[in-house]
Amino acid sequence: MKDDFPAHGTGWAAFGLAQLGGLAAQRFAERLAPTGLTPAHAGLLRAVATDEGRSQQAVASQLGLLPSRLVALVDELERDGLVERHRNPQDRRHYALHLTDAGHARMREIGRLAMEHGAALLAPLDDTERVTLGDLLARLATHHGLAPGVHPGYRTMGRSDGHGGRGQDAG
Amino acid sequence: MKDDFPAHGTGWAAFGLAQLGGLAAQRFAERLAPTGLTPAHAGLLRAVATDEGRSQQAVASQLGLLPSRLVALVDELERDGLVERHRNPQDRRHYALHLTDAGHARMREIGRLAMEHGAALLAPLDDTERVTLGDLLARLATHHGLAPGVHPGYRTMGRSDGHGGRGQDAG
DNA sequence: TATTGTTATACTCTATAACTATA
DNA sequence: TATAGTTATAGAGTATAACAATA
Repeated sequence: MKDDFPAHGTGWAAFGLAQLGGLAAQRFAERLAPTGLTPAHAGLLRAVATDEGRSQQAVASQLGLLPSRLVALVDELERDGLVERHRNPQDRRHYALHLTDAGHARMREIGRLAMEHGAALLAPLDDTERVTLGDLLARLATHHGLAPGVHPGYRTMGRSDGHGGRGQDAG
Repeated sequence: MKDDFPAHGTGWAAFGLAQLGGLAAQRFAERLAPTGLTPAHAGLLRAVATDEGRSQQAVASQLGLLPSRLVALVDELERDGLVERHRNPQDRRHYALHLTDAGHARMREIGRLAMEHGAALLAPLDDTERVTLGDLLARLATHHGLAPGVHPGYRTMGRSDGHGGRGQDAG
């Protein structure tokens, strides 16, 4: 038990955040699995629903993912009948992304799953504590410039550092 | 702005957790990058340091990663001169894992990086709020059975669900 | 020539399983 | 036969870049 890397102190909360965040992401993915969607699909679906009619590039830019990756995700959502591409007659290079009725229904379903997920994850906290946690997290998110509804896991465009892969995730 | 997927309510804190956790993991990986280590290396190094002399299987089991993956990680740490494999004379199938002096020094360096990381991540919170956040996170971690120092991202053995990949991570 | 979207390709990471050696 | 460790291989996931269509 050499204490080269103390588990307590300033560093702990940051690691706890990564730990719980990893758990939250994992559990949410599991809840989503039966729908045949990944968290990336859900995030994209939500981004489209939030502001329908945008181009693929606009959505890719918002979510911070590569155009080539977005194409694959949209292909899959379109194949499932949740999203449609409409050519823009003004500029035929653009596709306007829209949700189908089934897409909206799926969004409501995902909303339900997210609520159940949140309830299970935060089970040990009472209402006051949940508000406190939510407030602290919101302040951190704002400080670090995290856009609402955009998970850093979508990071794929404009790498700032110099390496492609990302190893595992812990921290 | 259809409100199919409301950003507020019970689900928000869970998503915020995933969001901040993703950011924390990402930022920590960036801080670690100059050392040539990934978060997985750091986690393994810490696991070895915490209880030296254990077998690879024991460590793999603790961290929840596949033996084949652990071999590669140990290979790399050994190549960097941070870890050594010592054959167990009692049962020559086992290797006992130990940190070298350089390994201990590297652990102290990682500890410093983790502290800087935590300070930067939690910058907008005062001391009281950091304690509050740390306490709430610790209670969640305990409730969900997260082992100290073990990131869920190491999950690779004994998948409970039926699918190999894991999509992106959001939640 | 610049931009949107797409396809092709390569690369990394992860998972499965076969293999060696010890017991 | 069972176990620790290793190697080999295949499969996802992701990134880079070349490409076609439109402007």
